[in-house]
Amino acid sequence: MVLSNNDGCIISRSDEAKKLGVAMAGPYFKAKPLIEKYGVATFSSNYNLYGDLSWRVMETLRMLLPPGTVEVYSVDECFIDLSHIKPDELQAFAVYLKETVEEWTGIKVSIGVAATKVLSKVANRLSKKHKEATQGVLVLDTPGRIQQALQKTPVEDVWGVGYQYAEKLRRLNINTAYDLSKQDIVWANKHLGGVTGSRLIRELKGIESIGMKEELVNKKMIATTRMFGSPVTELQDIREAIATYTSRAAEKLRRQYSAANIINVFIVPKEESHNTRFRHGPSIGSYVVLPQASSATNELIKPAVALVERLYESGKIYKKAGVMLSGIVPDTSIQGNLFTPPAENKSRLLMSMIDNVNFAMRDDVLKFAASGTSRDWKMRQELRSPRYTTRWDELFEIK
DNA sequence: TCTGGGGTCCTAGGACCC
DNA sequence: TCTGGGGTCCTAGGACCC
Repeated sequence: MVLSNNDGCIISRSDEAKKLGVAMAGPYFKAKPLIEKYGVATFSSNYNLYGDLSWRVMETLRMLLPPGTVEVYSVDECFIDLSHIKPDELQAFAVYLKETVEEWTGIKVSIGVAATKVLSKVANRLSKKHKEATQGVLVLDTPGRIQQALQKTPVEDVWGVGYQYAEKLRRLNINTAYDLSKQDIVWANKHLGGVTGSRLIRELKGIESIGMKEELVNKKMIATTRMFGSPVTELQDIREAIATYTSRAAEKLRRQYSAANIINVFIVPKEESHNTRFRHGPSIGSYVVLPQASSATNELIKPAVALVERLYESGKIYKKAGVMLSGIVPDTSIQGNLFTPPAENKSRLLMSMIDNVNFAMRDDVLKFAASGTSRDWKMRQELRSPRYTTRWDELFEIK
């Protein structure tokens, strides 16, 4: 089982853990008795390791497919455009992809093939659920197979149907993906949030409405937010946390050669009364519009820290804070530097040096003093597995 | 007594995803 | 005692324009 940041929630379970009844996205501490009783192996999340293995899998697929046909959707999922494969060869080709990925990376994948993204997600879910019967590959290529698959899919398991819509659909006696696919577009426009809902219905009917996305589209918003490892009361600690998160967000910004116009800072006080159902307390936030778009950490830290000083109230206990950058534009300072005197390029040069050193040496070797050194507020990560594939000193050992 | 119509742009917030 | 983080897209409604 894998835990979320701060060892808070359960975010991934093996089949065995599922069978024991460990709840998805449930709090770790509640499942602890069960976990200890059955000796379930539990790990803090390890983004270095997952990121590297994810890259290996995606790179394998990119090597096996024409350029531009692999859309990475998340760390463990991608969409592949298979329009270059003849319909009667889809099954064999999907099996070939699956076997090659497994052979080259050791990672098992499941594959669903269909006419639209939503239907391929339906297929993928069933291929994973019935591994023995499908061998991890399911192609929905006839009306009969599609109908059967839709009938076996509860409506809340359809991609794009979340908690709210599921409740509503159940009330309307729409219980399976098949029931939903029978609704018309006008109905979807009215009951399922307009454009999004009608797209979903069309996709279920096999009409492509959610296209493949270009890879490497720049982010429109960049956020770094964290729970504190333990509650924080001191302004100094919160300032350091905000400076650290700003540095991280600015790094992400520079990685896509962008600059931000707007910086948003928020802090979340601990909830007074803990009622039956968990929820965050309201977050206290504010933003500033910068006089000029920037990607320089020092230029972003200053307004961010000023903001949090305004938001902070002494005597309150805080459990989370975050920084969000938006109003994102291409970083013109990169182009402009040809014509500006070296002095004005100083912070840009400084930033790329810091990025290079931190990339080579890891773990924030170079950072701004505002980020502090003690980091009492740092998140918990007590059960992290070694970063086998990205750190020499954590290499897998065989005795 | 009677007070239009048709736009644009922006923001907040809701819904969803993994 | 202890409940994640980082995104996207869309809509409603307010402010403003002529």
